Amino acid sequence: MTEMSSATIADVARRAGVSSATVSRVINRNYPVATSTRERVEAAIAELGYVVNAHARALAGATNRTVGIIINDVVDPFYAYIARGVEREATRHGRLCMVCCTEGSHQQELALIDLLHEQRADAVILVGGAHEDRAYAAEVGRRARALHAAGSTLVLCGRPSLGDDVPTKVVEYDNEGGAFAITDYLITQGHRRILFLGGPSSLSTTIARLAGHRRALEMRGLPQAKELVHTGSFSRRFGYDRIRELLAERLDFTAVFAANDTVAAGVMQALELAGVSVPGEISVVGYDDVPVAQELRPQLTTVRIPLEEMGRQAVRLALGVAGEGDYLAPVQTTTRVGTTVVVRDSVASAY
Amino acid sequence: MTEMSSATIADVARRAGVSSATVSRVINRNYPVATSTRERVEAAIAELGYVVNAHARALAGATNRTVGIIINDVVDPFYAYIARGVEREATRHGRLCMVCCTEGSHQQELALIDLLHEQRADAVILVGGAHEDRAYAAEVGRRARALHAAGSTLVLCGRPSLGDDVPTKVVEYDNEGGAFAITDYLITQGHRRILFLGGPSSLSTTIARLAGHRRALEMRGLPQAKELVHTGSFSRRFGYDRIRELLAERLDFTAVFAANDTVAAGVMQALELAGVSVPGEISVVGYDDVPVAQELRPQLTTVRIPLEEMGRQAVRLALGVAGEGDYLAPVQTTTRVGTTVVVRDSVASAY
DNA sequence: TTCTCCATAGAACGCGCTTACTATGGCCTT
DNA sequence: AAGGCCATAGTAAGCGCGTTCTATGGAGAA
Repeated sequence: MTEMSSATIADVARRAGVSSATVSRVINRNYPVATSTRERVEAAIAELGYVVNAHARALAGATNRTVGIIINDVVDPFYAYIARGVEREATRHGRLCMVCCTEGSHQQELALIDLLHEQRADAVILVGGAHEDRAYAAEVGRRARALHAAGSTLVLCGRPSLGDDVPTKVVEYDNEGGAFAITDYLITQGHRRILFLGGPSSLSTTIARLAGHRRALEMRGLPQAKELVHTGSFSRRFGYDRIRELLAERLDFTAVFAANDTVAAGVMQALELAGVSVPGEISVVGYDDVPVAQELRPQLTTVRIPLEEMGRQAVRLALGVAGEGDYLAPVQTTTRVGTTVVVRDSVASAY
Repeated sequence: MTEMSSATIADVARRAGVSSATVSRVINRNYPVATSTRERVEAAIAELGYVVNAHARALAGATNRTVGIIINDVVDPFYAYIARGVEREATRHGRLCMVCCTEGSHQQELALIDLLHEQRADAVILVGGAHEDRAYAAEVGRRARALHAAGSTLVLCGRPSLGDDVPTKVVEYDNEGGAFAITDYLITQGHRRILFLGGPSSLSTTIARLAGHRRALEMRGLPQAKELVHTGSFSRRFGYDRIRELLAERLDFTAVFAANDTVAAGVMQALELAGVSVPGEISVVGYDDVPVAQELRPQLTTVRIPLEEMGRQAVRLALGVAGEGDYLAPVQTTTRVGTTVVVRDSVASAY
């Protein structure tokens, strides 16, 4: 009774008394079909509950209309906002979006690139900073080439290029500049001993933020104290624990530059628990401007990254199309979005 | 020079000096192949950078190994956690996950179900409450049948069943029970005038939460004051604005039951601004237990929903497989997960 | 030695759709 | 009135892979 296999284009054709080619034309509207015929076909489609088979369609040549995005974790707002940008822009261009998570595993990441390649995605977007690792970079490069050879594109979103000989497109944001700016802001508020806290030390993101931080210090002629730099992870837990330790050690500092907002949240919680007032005694700044920055009390001064826009740019770049307000779409392989300091309530003058 | 079309199985076969059938067997390991032959084939695959074509594979019969999930917004933690569960469980079963967002549009939602059907997803998971709307429900039902006829499954996650004659599977959570429990908790703390705030009035989620709230009131013999129920939306803005209005009107209440944590965040902000102490003067509770609940000060007492687990259940149900610790996997069509009250610091005794 | 039986490998078909290329009327030109 | 042209519709060749059925050679059995 129940037909487990759905109707095919041939079934529709038979029912409408036409050839399968005609049905295809009715569906794709890419060839003239008499109105009466069209109506007959449409009726047959409705009666049979026919739904095109995207695989057969993709096989037969029409592009697959799919983009893939690979992130660490959907729940992390940093990635979620980028994913939203990708999803929206993909939809805007009639593409479906496949979201995959690596949970931070390189192995998984490489496997996912392959999987997306198998699916013949129009583009695969790799999001987030990369760890320094020659072998790993080589693997990514190999896949970028494979994708390229197949007519697809690997887009690096928020991580540095793999070199000019690797066919990728890149969406960058000004990591170093943002860190420079917010550090400078802290310095102009009179802070001299600024603690840099968090971020895996081998991650490109951390490296860039730390570089910007150091450049600001240097420019203002401030010393780069080793004991004031504590890389680690991007977790709240890290911020919380490390601050507690440092407080116990009675380390001298008047401000904390947390490597991201999540770490800053941990920092603020530890400070609150220790009875240290923010920004009265200690000033705190973060990076990313994810929602938690506005939930914290005091609200967090941080660096804003146009995350959603980065996601959108990534698919535009990959698809080679123009944005909504863009005048023209030069075929570019890299774009860079700016970062801005958002001043809120977590910094006070040190004077 | 550059080959824009990737290598096919035939290319590999030619290069390895075997037939395409043999290559297929090497790849799928489902048929004996002599070691020497296998090595030759594997070498050819590596040299050519060959990647299977998932479409051809799907067309040729092997299942597509893909599940789709339709949510409102990736950035909203409520959905993000469910999506994470779906993504993880799908990966665990070798499936790729396609995430689509509706931005709250019914139209878009229906279109996405169709799109996922076209992709021949093993399952389509529809997440979040549904608005009462006969025509819309009928449309969803039609698609559920189409999917079913094609051997796929529509899973309703966090919304009521469409009736026994519609072939869907359902993952519920105890919306009514959680609302009942937290209202009762408020009552046992001495609160008599509890404001119910937020949630679209025609949404199944709101309806269930309000029902649980009312049942608790009734059970304790408390009056159901009309002026204490203000449905609206699930936004922070709504919570903020409405509380400000109500405060201005000098409405009498000692506790607020926000329809979700986001609304509660708005409520707390408005209260803070008005100089009303929480929980000293007014107690506040929310629903969902998303991360913001722990960022608020005081930390929010709320109802916890095992969101990620719901996502996992949804794919298990759809795929008809057992969970990690499950003894057996009876072929069921509906599961229900419980909700629990999480007591934190936003409620004080009214005495 | 001859026949049988595995272990392998190949040939070929079909999955459902797109798309040249081909075929067929009817209507317009001259 | 005859030749053409245009609007439609049909035919059929793949797209890349899995799979069934068939073929082949060598080892073991008798």
